[in-house]
Amino acid sequence: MDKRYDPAALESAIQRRWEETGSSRSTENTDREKFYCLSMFPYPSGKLHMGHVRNYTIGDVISRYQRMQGRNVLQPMGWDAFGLPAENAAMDNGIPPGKWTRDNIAYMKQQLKSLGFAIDWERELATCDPDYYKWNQWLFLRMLERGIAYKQTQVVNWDPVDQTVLANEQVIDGCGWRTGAPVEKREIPGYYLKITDYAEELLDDLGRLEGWPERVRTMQANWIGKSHGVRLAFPYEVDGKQDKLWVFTTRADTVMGITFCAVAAEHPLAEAAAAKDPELAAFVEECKRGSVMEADLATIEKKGMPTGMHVTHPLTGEAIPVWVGNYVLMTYGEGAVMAVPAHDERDFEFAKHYGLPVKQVIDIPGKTFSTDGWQDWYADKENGICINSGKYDGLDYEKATDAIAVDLEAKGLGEKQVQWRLRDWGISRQRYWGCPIPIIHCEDCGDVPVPDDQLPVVLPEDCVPDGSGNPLNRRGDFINVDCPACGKAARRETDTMDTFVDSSWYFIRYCCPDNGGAMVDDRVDYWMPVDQYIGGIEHAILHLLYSRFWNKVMRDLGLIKCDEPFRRLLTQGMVLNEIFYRKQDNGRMRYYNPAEVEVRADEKGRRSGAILIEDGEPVESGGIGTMSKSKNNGIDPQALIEQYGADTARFFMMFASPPEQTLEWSDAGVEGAYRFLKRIWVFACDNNDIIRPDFNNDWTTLSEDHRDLRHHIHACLKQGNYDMERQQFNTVASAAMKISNYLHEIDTQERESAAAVISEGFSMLLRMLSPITPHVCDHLWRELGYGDNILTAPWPQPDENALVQDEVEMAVQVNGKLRGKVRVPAAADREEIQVQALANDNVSRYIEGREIKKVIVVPGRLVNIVVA
RNA sequence: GCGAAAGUGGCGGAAUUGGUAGACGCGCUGGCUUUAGGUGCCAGUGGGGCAACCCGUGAGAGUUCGAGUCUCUCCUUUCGCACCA
Repeated sequence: MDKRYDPAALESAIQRRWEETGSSRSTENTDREKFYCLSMFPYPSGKLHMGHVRNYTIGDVISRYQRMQGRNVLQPMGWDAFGLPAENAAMDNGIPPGKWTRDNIAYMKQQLKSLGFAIDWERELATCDPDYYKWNQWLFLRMLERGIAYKQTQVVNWDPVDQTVLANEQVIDGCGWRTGAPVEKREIPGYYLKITDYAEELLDDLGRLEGWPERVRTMQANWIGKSHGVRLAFPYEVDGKQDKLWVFTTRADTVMGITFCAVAAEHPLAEAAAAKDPELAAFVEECKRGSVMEADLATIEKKGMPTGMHVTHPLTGEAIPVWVGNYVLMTYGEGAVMAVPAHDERDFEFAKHYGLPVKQVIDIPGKTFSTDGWQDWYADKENGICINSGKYDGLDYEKATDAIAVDLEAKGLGEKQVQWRLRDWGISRQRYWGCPIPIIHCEDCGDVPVPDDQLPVVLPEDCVPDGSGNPLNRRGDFINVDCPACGKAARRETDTMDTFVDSSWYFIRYCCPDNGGAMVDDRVDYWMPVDQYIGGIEHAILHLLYSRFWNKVMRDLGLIKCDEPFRRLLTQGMVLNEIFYRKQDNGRMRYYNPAEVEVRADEKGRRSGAILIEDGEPVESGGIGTMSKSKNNGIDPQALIEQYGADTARFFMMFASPPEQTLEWSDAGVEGAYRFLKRIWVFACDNNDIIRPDFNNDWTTLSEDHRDLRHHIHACLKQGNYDMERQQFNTVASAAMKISNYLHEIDTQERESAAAVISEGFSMLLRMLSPITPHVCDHLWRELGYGDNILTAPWPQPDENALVQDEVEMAVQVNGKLRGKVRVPAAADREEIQVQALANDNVSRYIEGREIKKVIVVPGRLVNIVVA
């Protein structure tokens, strides 16, 4: 064996063999327990970044571990290949998006292969392939048939930079999720999916997703936003016509305290009033403009104006003034609210500001109500009791709500209602590089679905966008078609689908990517649901909610059986790196890549400064941040792989921090990982002569030292297995390093006599490490003669006999402070342990002359002697 | 503002769920090998003290024989959500 560890040569040779033997291929086998391990597929942006490497390493470690546990593992990969960056790249350099995308896929695929991931490439798919998006279109038509998809013209969020509509979920703080540009309101027709029909189930099933992080479930629950309340109406008369103002409230128990109502600027009542009042019209305009742009809405002052109109209180018959309020949202509830200043903080502020009356109708005995200032108990519905409320006096929140709902219903002016925050999902995008929506617009027949036998509607790939709208609008050969219903000349829809449609079911298609005749087949029932999904927390709402919805639709169409697509979810942390900069003369920051910077430390290892290698002058530290272009602190994975190899990259990623936490980049840490693998390699070479693959041994004849050694190795293995199960891979790596350290401690003269212990220990080490660093482990496993294939070798288990010790060391505390240690037989009883502990020299110094009040013995751990 | 999570050596992070704090690694210090640098190997490394000892998990209280871990208050950071009626 060559003592030089040469990862470049080693890894490419091993990868070639894996490929030749088809070691990562997965076939359905109902006799074996399946395990579907999925990592979120990448957008083919050009090259892999560190976040990808981390994501896919985590997935690969889990896949390989599960396989060694005997499960039939599926680990596929594909490409989220539609989307705007391709159009932008096309505009920059005149290459059609399709070519740009496929070139990127080819390069990134080769990068993934060089990292040694056990991916079944036979199942690879790209969402821009007609074979794939045909089924987007097909399912869309099925949804249309069932009314799950529908067309609607409504005010939508318009991203002025990307020139397209955005779904509600894609608007963050009033700005586009991708561009960050302030979103405008436009009225545009588009197709919507009725995700709201599934709101209840999407919310309820969160409770069953025990393998999901709590915070992701909370985020989804908040997004869906269910509230129980009462919908009630305020009758009014305008120009001799009877009408009703509807509002929604979660505090029906306070309706007797209503002193005014407020409506959104977009509310019909506001617009009607504005038509007669120029001042009000100006205010309404101001609200409309403001409502979209402002990110800090909550901090803005609550403003309002009276409409001059009055409505009738549904229970008391009082006249209630109606105001326009800038804090009322047209998009939630009814776009109008009843205001109870005494028991809602926002209404309270508003009423104080405009001098509107405040009427207390809820009381908590012992508390004093005052209109001078807001107190939190005013809004306490748990402990409040109705007062000043006529027949409802004395009732609590629940009883009052019930009684009031009954009375409202009797008058036809209200009922209990459940209100959702979730809105339907608008999927039309005025973009070229996406899946065409399969609709044909005919003057006579209206919007006609493309017949199934004409699917897929293929996107022409030779367009080059130039920034002036969707180029499909200028493609006569695409647009001009005959109406499928009447045969007359008609016009094809040019909007494409939101790319979140593509990613909502790709994991289902991985199960049967080659089926040209159907969206799904039996194989889907075998593999689904995904057992472990791994990806970034940034998809906590968008992608994960859409996928859950899509899954349920497919289930209701009888296409799949499972209720939920992802059993367990692991959200990996981001990859961070140091930021270095200098302030330039013009006041702008110039950022330097950490590779160009040398960090200085004092003789105790503390950071003392950093200099730019090029000129030796100091640079400022900007702390730690996610790797980004703007901060110039990214590290290219390609350079890392080329210099150290995939195993080192993988080991560092797993060792530096637990998968869910952020990971700080460290060149020294990478060096350390490389050093460790080299040590393993050299150890194998040095012990090649004494390692016996058939190490089965009579362990009872070992010397005491070797029995101790074996005990330690097996204890490390036990810890490693525990951590592997709970997916804390950094300590799995630690456990492997500890085993290595124990093996290295053996004297040269002892090697022969410890051969069996070494052989066993090293075989455990290799197997435990193999999910993380598969290349080096695969090679050494074979080279040392342990077996043909470590990939399918059984996961190592500690020997129970090795875990027990004849003697154990126990800590002895006096009044909770560590004062000594004693070695006692493992089988010793409490009394025996106590006697030994009290006899300890150091311990006796602390208890001498003092009364022993109590002795606590925790077997195998410690003794605590409590003295007066 | 609301909600969640987290604060442990010079650094990344352990601590099997109330039982010996600082595993493992990085860095640093000293030494050996090397023509030299790197690599490799050996020893040391929470702080204070010559020492026995004392102090130490953001701060302060509490429960307990015993608290990094549980409870309360406060501080800081990060991440969500944000006029939701």
